[in-house]
Amino acid sequence: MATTDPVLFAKALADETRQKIMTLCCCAWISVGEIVEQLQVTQPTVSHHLGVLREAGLVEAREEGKQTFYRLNQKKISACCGRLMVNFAPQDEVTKKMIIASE
Amino acid sequence: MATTDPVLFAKALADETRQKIMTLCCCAWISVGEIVEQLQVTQPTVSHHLGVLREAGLVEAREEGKQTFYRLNQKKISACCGRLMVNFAPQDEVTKKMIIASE
DNA sequence: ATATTATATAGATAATTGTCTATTTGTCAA
DNA sequence: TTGACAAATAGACAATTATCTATATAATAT
Repeated sequence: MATTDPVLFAKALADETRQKIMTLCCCAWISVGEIVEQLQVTQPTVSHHLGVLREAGLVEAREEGKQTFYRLNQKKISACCGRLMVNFAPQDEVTKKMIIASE
Repeated sequence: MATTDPVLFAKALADETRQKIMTLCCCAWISVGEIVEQLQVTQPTVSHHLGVLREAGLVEAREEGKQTFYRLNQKKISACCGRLMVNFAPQDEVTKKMIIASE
């Protein structure tokens, strides 16, 4: 799993609306319209945030007719978090165990 | 280990200069002056970034005479990354093993 | 064909933020 | 006490970004 650049990854996560969207599409495919329904922002704003998440490789998109469904790329997120731990918490016990777990 | 709010954590990481500073103070105490020497930014800029990292609880500070030394809080970073994994990659195998490792 | 629906894109605007210079605060040495 | 040094703070400015409205694009239904 190629990890996203750590700065790009952090930037993608650095917004409350975006993290809400991530929660909504964490474990299931969800359409843009369904995301809009659950948040207090307009459809173009949701599309913008999905674009940011897509650029960072954190979501996958699937088109179906008029709709586009998005789903969080959990493997990528796990890999990026792992890299942050290796970079910035290398001596931490949890990090060491995570490294072993991911080998 | 109380984790920082995930959005605040991501914002703290969402800057290249800040990640460079984090690398410099990852495994050792380092003074503000030493950080300035190694980066292409002014001393107030470094102080500003250290303030952001301090607000997020990602660095510890120790004053010694005229100087202030900073060190990355690896446990906190590991805990915040772990929380991101639980939030956004709950079904990933590495996440599951990390949860077990941190219990 | 035309209307309707879903999403993306363009462009504007306001808020946030990264950086700088100037200054203040605090510590140590002469 | 005065001067030098280290770091923090204040304030200005420019770049980035989050949001909106308006519009374009694409698919489906009538």
